[in-house]
Amino acid sequence: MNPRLPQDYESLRNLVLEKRSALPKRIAQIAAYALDNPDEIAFGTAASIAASAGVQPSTLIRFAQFLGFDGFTSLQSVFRERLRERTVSYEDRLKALRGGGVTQNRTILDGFVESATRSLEAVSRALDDGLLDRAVEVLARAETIYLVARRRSYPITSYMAYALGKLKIRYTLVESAAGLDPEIMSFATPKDAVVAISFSPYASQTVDYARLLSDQGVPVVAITDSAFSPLAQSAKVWFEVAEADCAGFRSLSATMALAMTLAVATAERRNGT
Amino acid sequence: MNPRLPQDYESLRNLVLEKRSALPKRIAQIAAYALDNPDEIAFGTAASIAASAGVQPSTLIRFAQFLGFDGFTSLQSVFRERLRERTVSYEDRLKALRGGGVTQNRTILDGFVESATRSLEAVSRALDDGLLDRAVEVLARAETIYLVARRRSYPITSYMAYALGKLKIRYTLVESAAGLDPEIMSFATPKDAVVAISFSPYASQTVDYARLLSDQGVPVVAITDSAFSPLAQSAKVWFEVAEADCAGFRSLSATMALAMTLAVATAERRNGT
DNA sequence: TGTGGAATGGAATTAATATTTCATAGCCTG
DNA sequence: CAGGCTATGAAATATTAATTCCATTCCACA
Repeated sequence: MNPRLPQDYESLRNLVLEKRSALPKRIAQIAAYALDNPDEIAFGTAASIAASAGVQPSTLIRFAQFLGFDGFTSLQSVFRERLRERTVSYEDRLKALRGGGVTQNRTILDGFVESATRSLEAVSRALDDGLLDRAVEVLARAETIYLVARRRSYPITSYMAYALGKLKIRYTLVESAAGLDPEIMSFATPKDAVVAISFSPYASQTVDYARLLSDQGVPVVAITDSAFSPLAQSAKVWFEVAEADCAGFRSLSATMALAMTLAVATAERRNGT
Repeated sequence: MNPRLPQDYESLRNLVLEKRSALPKRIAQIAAYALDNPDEIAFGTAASIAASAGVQPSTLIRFAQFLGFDGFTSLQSVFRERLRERTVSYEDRLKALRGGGVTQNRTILDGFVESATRSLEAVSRALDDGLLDRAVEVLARAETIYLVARRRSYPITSYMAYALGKLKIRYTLVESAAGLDPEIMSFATPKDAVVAISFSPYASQTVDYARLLSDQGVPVVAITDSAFSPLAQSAKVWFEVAEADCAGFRSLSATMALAMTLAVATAERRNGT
């Protein structure tokens, strides 16, 4: 038997990465698929894996042989071993975690993961369906959607902008650095709509812009963190999202999920699905 | 299909325990074996399992049919699912949340919440502590941190920029619309560091910039989604983050958590806490 | 102790899955 | 641009594994 033949997933992975540049196109395709979806390899059949990776079954066998295995079956067994062992190591990890054997950086990561998870749970539990429907209604009617947010909330609108573009929904991101925002907003009419996002301490610009647009008769959908938020006052529909925080930085996960929901739901609403 | 047919390992286990006393001798034997060695059932073949449990293959089939499955194969798939889903908890949570009678928009929201939760769980499980430590080490040493990302990944760097500013860590967001990026990057030296983020399909600019900076000797910390990502090649340290997607839009939650961890951990590292 | 019915073992059958083969397409090199 | 080589796709084949079937055994009850 070939002594270089990898017996465990880690060394197999390294072997693949090492040979990466020397792989033919289709083999590289299945290699990437394998490392990205190891569970699929462990359980699937040659045919099913090949289909979902978009190659022929024979390519899978060639991939295995390329690495020195004598066929798909023996390659697959490495992926299966990995799952068996993971059961153990995962439990070990948890044990270690309880024992306090974790690094400081890991603790920070876990903190962010936990606050994000908590926020997501909260938004899913607390969000009112009727509110969501009304907001989508407003956005679906709009000719152009104006996106207003600063500072912490800005990443949300920038991802919304990306999504709206993909969904072919016309939008304007109010973010000009050159002080031209007032002009841009002056184009907005009651036939458009605004998504304004701001959390305490409220960026004054966002609040001002939302009020300005609202006074122009443009309907505002706001996402904020409290009923007392100044944003709530100028909004036609507003959502209260409570984000947990970690190390002084609030998670954006829940707001992000809500924002993306608004984008996708608006698109679906328009397409009449 | 039989409605009592157990879909997951837990209910299958309960079903077996419940029927325990009514089982014929050989069936009982294989039942006990199955609950004691679930991994064997998941991976073995009917023949191999039968042999190590000391029964005939046909007994295995009878056991499966006794429980209402139509054959060994469908029984086995329950045992396989169990291994895939070390991430059971989030599904339970969501199942509990869905009380039925949900609107379409609510379904979209739940989809985003679910994919975000799944991504977070995956990153927490899969991320290697050593890798994290090394990345933080690199960033902590840097005089200026350059942030490079486009399109989908851009919101991540924009939140990182916000956080780094708050933490008083010097950074430069490479995002100039005026085509001045090359000049900005030419200021970077090996004493600085880069955080580059890109997911498939990789924005070519991000990849090019990362390579350019790496060639200048600036250490690159990359966040990407596959070992085959072109970003991985120019990176000194790189993270693989698998984000689940919903309606064609990938969650950013896991990447966001990791990015914030890098920011905060770097600050703590510098402050010597 | 004989008889009927369920349980079991083992081999035959059928289904599935992996592997091989071969024809063709793409690509580099002279 | 030709010739040879490698890579790829598709289908045929071989292998392996699941399922079925039938003969036999075991056990309860008369």
